[in-house]
Amino acid sequence: MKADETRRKIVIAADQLFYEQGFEQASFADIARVVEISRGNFYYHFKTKDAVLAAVIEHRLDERQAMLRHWDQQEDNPADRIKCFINILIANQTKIMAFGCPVGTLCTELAKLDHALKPEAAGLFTLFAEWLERQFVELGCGGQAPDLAMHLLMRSQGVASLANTFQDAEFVRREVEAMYQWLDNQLSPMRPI
Amino acid sequence: MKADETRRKIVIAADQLFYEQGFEQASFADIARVVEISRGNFYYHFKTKDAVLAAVIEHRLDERQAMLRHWDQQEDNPADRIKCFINILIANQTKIMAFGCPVGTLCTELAKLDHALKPEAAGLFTLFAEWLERQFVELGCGGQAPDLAMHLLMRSQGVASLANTFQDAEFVRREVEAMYQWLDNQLSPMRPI
DNA sequence: GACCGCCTAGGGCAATCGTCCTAATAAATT
DNA sequence: AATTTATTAGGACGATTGCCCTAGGCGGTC
Repeated sequence: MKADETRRKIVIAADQLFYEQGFEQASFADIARVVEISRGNFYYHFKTKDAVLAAVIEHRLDERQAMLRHWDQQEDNPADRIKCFINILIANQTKIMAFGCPVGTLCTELAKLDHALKPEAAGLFTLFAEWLERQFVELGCGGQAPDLAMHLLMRSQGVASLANTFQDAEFVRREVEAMYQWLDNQLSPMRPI
Repeated sequence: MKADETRRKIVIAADQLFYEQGFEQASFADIARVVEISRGNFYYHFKTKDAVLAAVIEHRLDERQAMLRHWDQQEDNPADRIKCFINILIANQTKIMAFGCPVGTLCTELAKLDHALKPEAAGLFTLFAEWLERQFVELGCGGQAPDLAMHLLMRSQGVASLANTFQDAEFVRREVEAMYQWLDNQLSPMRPI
């Protein structure tokens, strides 16, 4: 099947363009140009732009799921796995400073568009939240695990947002360090009264 | 001058529409419809859409500056002033859950558009960052003040982003509480070793 | 070699975008 | 009352948008 291959190329190109330009800003013509197919051919593979978005979200879900599975296998300590998550901010620093967090910016845009696929995009966050929650449970944080997971997600979002605005690599480094510190504090809970 | 009044109405309408729909998504026609003027008349007041954006950013700067001055007068304790800032998340909760942070979402969008006015929009953040820094200096945090200011800004951005995605009021309440706690810890620095 | 079905190209649709122009009206000045 | 200036309305521009249609090429199977 040649169609599968072309479809895959479209999804990958759309994924990148949606990230770099935003969903609304990236046009059929843009994607078709990158994939080097005609706009007419495009319609054969995807009836509507929303269908492309749905495929992109699904593709992102697959990618993230694979990444989390990889971390699960590679690191046998839940704290180290959480550090993998925090380290995304360093690993993807360049892209984040240029375009923000792929998940956060998409959710924000879809919220403003009042788009039907906003819940699907939010599922990307849920994926991370639930995975983080599992790690905190394994760490013995029990009932606090969901809150801790959301807190960490929140911090990564905040750092990505300001990194994008100010292009300040030193700020990112500092906040990542603070997140490691915070994680250690959760691990051995001798907190200030 | 009637023109000033019309211009003001345009800026206010554009401010709201840029916030709720995004800059690119909100069109001249949308704004003109809200203000109840013709598109032709619109052009008399603003030559380009970028000129409208510049005026909106300036208007937002004025508003925020007035708000900060008000806090400076009303609260004589820098810690209480910082709490005013944190409390924005509660005061504007409904709008934030619907459309995100007005400043953060604008900066994110302009970054993706590679827009010439991105630095001006970032100035809105800088305004808050420098004001927060001054408060932390007054609190006696000295050289740490800039980092603490950015940290707080980062957290408010993260909370706004996730609040917008998940519409979870309880999460917002919890994180605001955690920010108050964090502020107290900075005040009396008996931190865990 | 004729056939059939998957895939592609290219043009055209109506709608909307930001922008621009001109003519008419309202306001101000003389 | 006459003239100038400030403000408005409305139409038209070229470009671009997502979407749709049709004709043709390419791959296999009888």
